[in-house]
Amino acid sequence: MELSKNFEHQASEEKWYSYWNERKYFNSTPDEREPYTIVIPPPNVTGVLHMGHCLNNTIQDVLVRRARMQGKNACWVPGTDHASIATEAKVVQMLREKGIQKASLSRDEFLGYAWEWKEKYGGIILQQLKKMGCSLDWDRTSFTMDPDYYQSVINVFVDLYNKGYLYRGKRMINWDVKAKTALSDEEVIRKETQQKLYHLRYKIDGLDEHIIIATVRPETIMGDTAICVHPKDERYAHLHGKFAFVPLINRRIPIITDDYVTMDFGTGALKVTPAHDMNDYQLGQKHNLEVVDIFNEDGTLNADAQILIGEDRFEARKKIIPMLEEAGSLVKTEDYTSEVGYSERTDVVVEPRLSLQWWVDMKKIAGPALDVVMNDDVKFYPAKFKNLYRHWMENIKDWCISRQLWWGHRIPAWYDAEGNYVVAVSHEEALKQYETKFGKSIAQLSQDEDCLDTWFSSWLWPFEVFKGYSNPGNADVQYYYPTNTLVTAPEIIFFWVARMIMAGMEYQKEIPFKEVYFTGIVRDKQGRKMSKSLGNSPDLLELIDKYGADACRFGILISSPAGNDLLWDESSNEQGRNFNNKLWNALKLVKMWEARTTDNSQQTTAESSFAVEWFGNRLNEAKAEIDQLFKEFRLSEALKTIYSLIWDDFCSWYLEWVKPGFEQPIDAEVYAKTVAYFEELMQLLHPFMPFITEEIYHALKERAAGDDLTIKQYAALETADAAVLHLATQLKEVITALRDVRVKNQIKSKDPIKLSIETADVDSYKRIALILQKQVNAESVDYVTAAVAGTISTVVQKDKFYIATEQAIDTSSQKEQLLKDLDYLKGFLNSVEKKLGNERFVQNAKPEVVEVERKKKADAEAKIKAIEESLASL
RNA sequence: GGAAGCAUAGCUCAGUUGGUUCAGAGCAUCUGCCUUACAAGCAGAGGGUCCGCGGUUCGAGCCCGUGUGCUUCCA
Repeated sequence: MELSKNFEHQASEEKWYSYWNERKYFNSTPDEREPYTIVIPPPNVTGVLHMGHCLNNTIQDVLVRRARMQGKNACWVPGTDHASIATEAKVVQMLREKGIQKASLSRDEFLGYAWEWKEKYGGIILQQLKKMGCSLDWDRTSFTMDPDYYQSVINVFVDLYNKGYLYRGKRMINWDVKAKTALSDEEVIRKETQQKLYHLRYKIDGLDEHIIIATVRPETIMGDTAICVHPKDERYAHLHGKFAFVPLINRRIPIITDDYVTMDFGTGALKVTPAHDMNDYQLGQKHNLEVVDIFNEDGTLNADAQILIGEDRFEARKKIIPMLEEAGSLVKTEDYTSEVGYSERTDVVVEPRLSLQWWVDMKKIAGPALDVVMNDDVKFYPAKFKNLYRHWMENIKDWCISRQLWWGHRIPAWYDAEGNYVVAVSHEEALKQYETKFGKSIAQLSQDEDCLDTWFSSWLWPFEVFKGYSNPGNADVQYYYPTNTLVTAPEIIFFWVARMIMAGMEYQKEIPFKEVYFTGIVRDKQGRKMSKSLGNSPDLLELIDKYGADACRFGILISSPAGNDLLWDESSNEQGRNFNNKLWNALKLVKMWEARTTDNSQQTTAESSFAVEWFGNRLNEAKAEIDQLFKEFRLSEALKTIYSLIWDDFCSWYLEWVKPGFEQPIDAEVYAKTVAYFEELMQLLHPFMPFITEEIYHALKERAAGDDLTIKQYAALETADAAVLHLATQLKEVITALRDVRVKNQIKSKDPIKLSIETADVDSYKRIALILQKQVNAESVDYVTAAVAGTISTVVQKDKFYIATEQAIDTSSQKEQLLKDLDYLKGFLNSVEKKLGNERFVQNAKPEVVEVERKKKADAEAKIKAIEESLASL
């Protein structure tokens, strides 16, 4: 087979992904093996792949592929969530393009369009995951609005209501005036915003005096129901208990005191608008203030405002300033910057608003979810996130689950004309309950118009993808649940992790996953979070096209330290592509030897036997390291270890050591070993870079049907021979030192040298001499017991090397180097001797530590002796 | 205003109960090489007051205190 110059990733990716899929390698059904399960954190159905997904899903694929190769029954469940707000926004936009107003449609008509949109455009992201090589069980693809799933969400709502965990309450919420929906705190983005601080004068009742307040929202003064000052503020002490008049509308409001007020901010006097500010609302509750709501749900002013009725809130702000000025109420205006909340979805300024919503009483359900994390039943990687989790759980706030949207799970609450309600899974059931509850029958109840927060469905994900709630105790859920690992971003810790644990404990009486691995956040080179609005997020599909999926997977993982944010740069993909190239060239080299194997090449056997012995041991050593790194979720380090094992140990050392001379044959056994090592390396690398490794695996040898790397099982770990590893390290050190001598003395690599070695351990050198000779291009190697005159000398560890060459010798550079080494060693020896001379050290330190120091001393002395002798012979 | 995290080479980061030659890796840089697998490469090299200060200890990059700087989360 003729190999192409470079690895051709496009063709390979298409070929292997469909090959694996056709053979159902990614599909899982329960059997007697140990399961390894990951449920994908369901991406938004409107989503497209970005770098965050790339990181997150590469990690999941690495874990799943490795588990599959370790003999576990690996199952990775794909799917999407319905993303109420985002999807509804997309559908509304699509309708607008068609010239259709959402308001002109019935709920059913709208949902018809929404499903049409979902079928056509939704879930693109799942197709994109295939491009990345993700080994998901596609037969298990789930969606949070699948019929069974939908019903489960409704049933859970009814169940929680019946348990008394839900309530309906008027509460201050974040209101999106554009989407006309409530937002959770997490959906509000705070941004530094340039504003103006207006100082306004309020007339005091019964005194010829004013009080001046400072506000950034002058359009809300019509909702003012008090002015608040600090009780210890001397400036206002005489006004306690008095009343003031709101400018323009002359409402009479009390002046109250509360130490909530910051005395040195603004004027120290705060206008209190309970209907339109979170803190004011709490203040209002505490002081029993009237609540005057002056806004409609779209952010325009209503009749209670008395003036500027029908104006938008920001228009009203512009218009009220001249009115206040004219009334003599505006004292001054100053620039002011503060954080303002914006809707994550529509980017409009969030309006605090009082609204009747459904809530989950989190204190009733959260308890067990804190314990299982704190006692490590659910292990967090990195563990530092336990703190964050505990803090949030201990200060948990109730969860507003209503959304004023149509796309989603419609709240199963049913109302009569007076607003009496029952909660039931169906209209029919609701009518029955109504009769029982209110003692009268009714023909018609109307269902709540709102739907549920998307998270209220995705918190069931870890078990409901196996129908663990809709079909309790079925074979799948028994086998796969609890799942093994959840891989997610730390910003999701409250949305998913905490609530999934709560739902798991509530409905399966078991944790949903044993481990949670938090990835970092992908940032650009300048440390900015990647986002659509900044435009600093690269198009992943283009990157895959350009560099290949393997290179992209490599690029994102190599720059991803465990649990820390990563500054991603396209150059890391280049490193991945270069690595592909390296692998491909190694393949080309090995394939070149294939036709030239021979059974009786004594030369290559003798030369290569140490190389073959060493690499087998090196492989065992590395496998143990990699195993440990995986246990600690240090995937980036594991990849680095494999990268260096392949590039440095295999390509730079091993292949060079066993490489036959130009057009020379290679021993068949050495060749077979080399292919076997190459295979093992591909197997180690496969979870990270599945395509090229499968390609090379098949290119190395003809394979029987079903002999594919994706499902090839890892061999058991074997221990490495430390003595062999040590000798190889010594060999590498000597080769490097001698090459350095060549560079420093400008001896061309083509020019042969004669090498003499002065060592106490000739036997060891005899094992590696042939390799050494080849690697430093020495025409002869011999062993001496004294300095050889007229040579260049160098010292490695305790051994001395004499290099004879045709060339004239300039001893100055080697002298310089030897003196430098000597200087360092003497300093080192000095510090060791000082330590050993310190009685307290010898008494207090552990005996083995003292012993190590003694050995250091002896080693240093031996080296110093060798260098001094070398210097003397110059 | 409350809380947490981070600070090690030009850049991004490792450094696992304080003790092997501990001051490391990758990338970048410099020097020399088109050596029949690979210039997307090979060989070699240079580069750091481990943020400042103080403490604990025989011994601190690591532990404690403090200052400074940066980041994030929550008000």
